[in-house]
Amino acid sequence: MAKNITPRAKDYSQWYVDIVREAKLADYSPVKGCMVIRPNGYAMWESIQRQLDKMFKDTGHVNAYFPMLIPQSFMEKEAEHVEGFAMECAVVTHSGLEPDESGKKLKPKGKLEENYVLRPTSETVIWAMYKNWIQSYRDLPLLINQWANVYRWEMRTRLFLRTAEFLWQEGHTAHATAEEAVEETIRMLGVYRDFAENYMAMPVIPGLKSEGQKFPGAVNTYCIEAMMQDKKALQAGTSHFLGQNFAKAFDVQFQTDQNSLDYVWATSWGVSTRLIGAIIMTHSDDDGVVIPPRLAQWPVLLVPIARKEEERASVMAAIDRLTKELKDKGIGFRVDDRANVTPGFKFAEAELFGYPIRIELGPRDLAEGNCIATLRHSREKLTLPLAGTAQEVAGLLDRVQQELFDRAKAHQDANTHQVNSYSDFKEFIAADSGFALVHWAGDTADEKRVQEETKATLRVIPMHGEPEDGECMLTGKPSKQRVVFAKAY
RNA sequence: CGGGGCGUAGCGCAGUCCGGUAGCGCAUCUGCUUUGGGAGCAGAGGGUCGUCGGUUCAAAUCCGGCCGCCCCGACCA
Repeated sequence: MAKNITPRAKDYSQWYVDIVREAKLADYSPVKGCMVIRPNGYAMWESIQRQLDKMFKDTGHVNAYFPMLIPQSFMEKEAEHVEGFAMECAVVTHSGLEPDESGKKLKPKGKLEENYVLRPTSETVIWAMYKNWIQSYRDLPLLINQWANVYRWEMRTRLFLRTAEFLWQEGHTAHATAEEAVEETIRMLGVYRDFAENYMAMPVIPGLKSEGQKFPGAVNTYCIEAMMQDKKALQAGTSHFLGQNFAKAFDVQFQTDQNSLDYVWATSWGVSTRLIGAIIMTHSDDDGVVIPPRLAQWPVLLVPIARKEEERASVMAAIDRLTKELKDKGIGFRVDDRANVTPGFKFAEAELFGYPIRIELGPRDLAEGNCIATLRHSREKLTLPLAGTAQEVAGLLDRVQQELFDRAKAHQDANTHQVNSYSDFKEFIAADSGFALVHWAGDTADEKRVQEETKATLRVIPMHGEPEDGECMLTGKPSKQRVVFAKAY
């Protein structure tokens, strides 16, 4: 139905690219691998930021900003960290430009004393600063977040899901004890889960990453893992317990309340503009984007319909009454009163852009004292009395939010299955059947083998999984709990 | 880095095999009529055909080099 959008069933990744382009969420930039986030996409990021920032503040964090340029030597200080990020670093080597031999083009001028890398993540700069800021247990905990851009020079990019530059937030906290740091790590994972499920309407599986999948430099990494419509997994957020690794690398010690000296315990956690990709791939359909009401810039789109001038005046008067009611209830809306496009076009565009509820109001409705509300996610059309419409709409928005979650949860549940042998597993993954719950006791090399043989990876060791004795599907070693394997983005 | 595809008007494409005045749809602009699921009619503007070179009377088209982008895979938030 929608123009220029490849149906999901035909080619899921082409559909994704089409949706992003057609809904004007993002555009390719002159720089390979980078994207321009257009207003429709950026509005989603602003909604995400607004809500998460509140949740971070509510859990005691404050915002700060650290520079994008990191001395190359900083990257060398933590062994695993270097290894993990070295290949993805963009390196700044010169300052200034000057004309080249031809006089028509430019070349870099002064070679820098020391190279800088564009931050792939900020642990190193931040811990270099924390060294100065932390002396005593009285300086702890230190709970700082930053909203920033980061650069990771990837071989292959996908709009929102993986780009050379992306926007994110990174929390970096310092604690006096391991227990406290672990508690923080898990608390922030909980914040992410709350946000994913209650705002993005996206069910997630919280849990632990395997040794092979954890963040470079972490003791362990927690994550929330979601299932997209094509049954592939998407890591939607991570929270790391960094132990004393960075404190040792940057020599950050503090005096304890026992007057001894100890290294500081650390966490870091982040979510990125990838969440926009997650929303698209969780809820959207062949006609456009579907945005959960709680993250929609404008949950309601009003479309006045009028043929003649005299109709127009009375319709607009009714629209004005309605918008005032919506405003009083704090419901965001936009009125599409463009005269040069037809209602049909507006309807199609509203679906493309993902307004959760569209309200049309014309002379016919006015005569009957009604308006027509259409829910984006289900296409359900409702006739609402003009008296008390806003109240009704508020309830509908809650309902939509809930239905989106339920629908996504049903999809996740329907495509999550227990698999007990490696041969069944291979078959399951080859058939793209979703999340496989398997017993696992393998090591990193075993994981690598599974990945090579099936393309599936260990996504998450669920925190709330049922304890169950079993045997590892690959090694036969005893296992106490099932883990999730799946193909992933 | 491998595999595939593409580069022609703002966007999507045809034209290339078989060389001969650069086309179509959408969008844009003007006018009139329209408005309840992507409006109609009439008119108008807009292109160094990615780039460099070769063949030819003549190149979007044939030949060669180069550049860029997208999709798929390996790597990864």
